[in-house]
Amino acid sequence: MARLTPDDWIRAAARQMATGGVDSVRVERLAKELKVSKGSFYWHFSDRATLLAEVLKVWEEESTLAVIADVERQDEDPKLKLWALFEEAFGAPAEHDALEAAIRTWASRDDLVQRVVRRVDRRRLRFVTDLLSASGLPQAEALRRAELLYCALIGESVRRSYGQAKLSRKSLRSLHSMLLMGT
Amino acid sequence: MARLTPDDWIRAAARQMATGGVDSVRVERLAKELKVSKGSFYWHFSDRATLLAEVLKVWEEESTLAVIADVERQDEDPKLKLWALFEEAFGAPAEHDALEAAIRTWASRDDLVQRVVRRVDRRRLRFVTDLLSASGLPQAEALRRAELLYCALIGESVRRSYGQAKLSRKSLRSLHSMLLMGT
DNA sequence: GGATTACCATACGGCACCGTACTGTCAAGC
DNA sequence: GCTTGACAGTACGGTGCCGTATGGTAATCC
Repeated sequence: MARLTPDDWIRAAARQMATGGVDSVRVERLAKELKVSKGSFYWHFSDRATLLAEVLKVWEEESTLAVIADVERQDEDPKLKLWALFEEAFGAPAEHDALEAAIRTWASRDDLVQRVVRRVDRRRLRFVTDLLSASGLPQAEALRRAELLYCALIGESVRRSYGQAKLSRKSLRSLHSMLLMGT
Repeated sequence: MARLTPDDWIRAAARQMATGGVDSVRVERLAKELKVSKGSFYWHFSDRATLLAEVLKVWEEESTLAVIADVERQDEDPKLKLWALFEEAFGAPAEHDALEAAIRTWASRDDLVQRVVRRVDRRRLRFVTDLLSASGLPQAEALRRAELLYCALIGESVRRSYGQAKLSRKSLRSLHSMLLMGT
């Protein structure tokens, strides 16, 4: 019988959270899924809340950095970087999107989660703002457009979560040129 | 003791759904909230699922029509109508937004709900597309930009649901002119 | 005023879940 | 080989919820 690590529980919880929301992550269910009794769970974690906190922590650490690093490694031209961000962000795997969506609705009901999500938002927003201002937009306008882009990203991810088709490449190009209007 | 109507239950359920999500609307809880026993509930409804279905139905009927009617009653100029839509949609009361958010995440886990939400989306999208094409955009581009606007709307509403500040008026004006770029 | 109807209360069986207490099991280290 | 520690199993009490069954009450109709 393979032993489990805390990480196995965290990953399973994240998966469950992505498909069913926070409320659906139940320790007895996860135990059954991992073919183990919940006695094991309470060895690794003090309670359900700590498991959820761990999921959140891992998400905060991994969700943003990956994308930013990927984009940074791209071209020099900020406008092309912005395009790379589009492809990365608007083309994210459904599973990843679903987890984000679940965490956001979780955030609307839990102040601690809210703080984390806002921190993540700030970091990403800053990144996009810098990209836009490096493209030649004045700082204030760059921030405004970054906010709009970020809203669109969230909205798109929500739409996909209930089975809506991805935005077309043409739509993305439209958005790209609109955001860079005037540069 | 005032008797209750099915509508009282539906409204209470919608309120609960807005603040806690579908999973949090429990009949015993609602009963306690309405200061009534659940014997009453099962008089009016056959089960919990039908209550939820009623909430969805009411939402579908009321959510879209109100906004569209309001905007239609405005100016003649489609560009001004678009602006009116902005003020209406981006300035919606938090409670209304929260219900939509809850329904959207519900839709990601229930095919029937998904169908309803998509129907609503189509209707709204069509309205916005018509506004944009009446403003002088070619049909295809109008549709693309309408999609982008709609994503931004959803994203904004999600962000507000976890306490993010509204988009500034300047941001909205920025968006307005970007969407009408080239007309 | 007796019966009917509309609505609500009470009580119950059953399930899924939380968290705890206690009992195994198996490998590593001595 | 015995101990120990890391992990897993079993069993339990308690809670919150669903849906049902059955009984109560107040207004309404004849």
